Amino acid sequence: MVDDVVSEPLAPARGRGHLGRMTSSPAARAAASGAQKSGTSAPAPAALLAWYDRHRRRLPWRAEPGRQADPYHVFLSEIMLQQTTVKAVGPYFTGFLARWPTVSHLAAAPLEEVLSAWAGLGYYARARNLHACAQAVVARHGGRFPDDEAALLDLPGIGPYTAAAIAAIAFDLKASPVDGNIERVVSRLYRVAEPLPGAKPRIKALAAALTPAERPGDFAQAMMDLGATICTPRSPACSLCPWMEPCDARAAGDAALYPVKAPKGDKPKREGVAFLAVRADGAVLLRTRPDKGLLAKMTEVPSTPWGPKPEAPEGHAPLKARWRALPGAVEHVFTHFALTLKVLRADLGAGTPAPAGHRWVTPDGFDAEALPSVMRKVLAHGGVE
DNA sequence: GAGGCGTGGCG
DNA sequence: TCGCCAAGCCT
Repeated sequence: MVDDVVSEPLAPARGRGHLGRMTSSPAARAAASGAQKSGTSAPAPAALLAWYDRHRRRLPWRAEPGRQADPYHVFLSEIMLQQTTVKAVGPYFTGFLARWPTVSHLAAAPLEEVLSAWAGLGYYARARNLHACAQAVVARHGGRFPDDEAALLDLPGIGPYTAAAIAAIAFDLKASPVDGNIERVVSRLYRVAEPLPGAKPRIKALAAALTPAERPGDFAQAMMDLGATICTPRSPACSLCPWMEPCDARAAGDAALYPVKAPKGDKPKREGVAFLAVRADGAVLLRTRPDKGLLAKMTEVPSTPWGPKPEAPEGHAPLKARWRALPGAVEHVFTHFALTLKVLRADLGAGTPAPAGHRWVTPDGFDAEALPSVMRKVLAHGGVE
């Protein structure tokens, strides 16, 4: 029973929590409303599936209606879509599939090629795990993805969400993936007052209770499409929603307040100095970052360490040269800090050798490098590329 | 379990 | 302009 996982007392809530009273915090308001299932009925999977049959998005990794999706396509797209928009993933998905048409092809590829193909998409641990996962699928399962949620969960880079998504979408098993879309849909349906991330277990249980035995894969994708196109974060189009009737937040008129989230702290700033060495033939001095940590194994322009305070560049330059400060700086925001990078440039003779651990790369070789966006910015700032 | 881990777009 | 956000995972 769905109500088993909802702790708030049952109370009528129509007319309460109206947008007219917006003086308290979302958390306080949501808690004060204290109501559950003020919608007029239980959310029916059939209503959502009927909506999905008419309004489903056509996406490169999706099978035609009524057809089975290729597990490798589902896997590849799900990894790429982690914390990443559909639009950004599109060309990467197409490119990967063209270059590595099966999981066995991907497993056989050198990691460096996978990293350079992934460059620009972000969260590079995903690319390393993607590669490791492909190799594990070949080694453990003979090159076929297991049609079993627990076995999928055991693979590198596949967590609870992705295991459930592949099980449901590729194999039509009764599994309930919960991503940000589904968290939002469910938290509004039931007007979940507890803030994230604490509310995750409850939302997960609610989502599982909603999942039908028939067409669980379409149901999961329908939930995501609903969250992406109707039940959006800012201004949800409730009047177009197939679940308008049973939705508690719609009844209360405060859907945009959900999901409630715990307040987050300020983002710290870091600064550093990058050394852009340019040889007379146009080659730039690059190196590979360490195996672990931020941007692991990716290509970088040499720089001082990035710290809270600007560090003196002396002693960090990769080679002895006449370094000149370029005007301005490169700004880049990572997940957990904002970076300001000043750039020093030096122009060197064509025969200058690369110091140990470094290499000269001409601009026509940049595409073969695993250059993250922040480093592309540095190169562009220095007039290279 | 809280924090590390990218990037680009949008209101 | 800038904080928020997008199909999370790992440690």
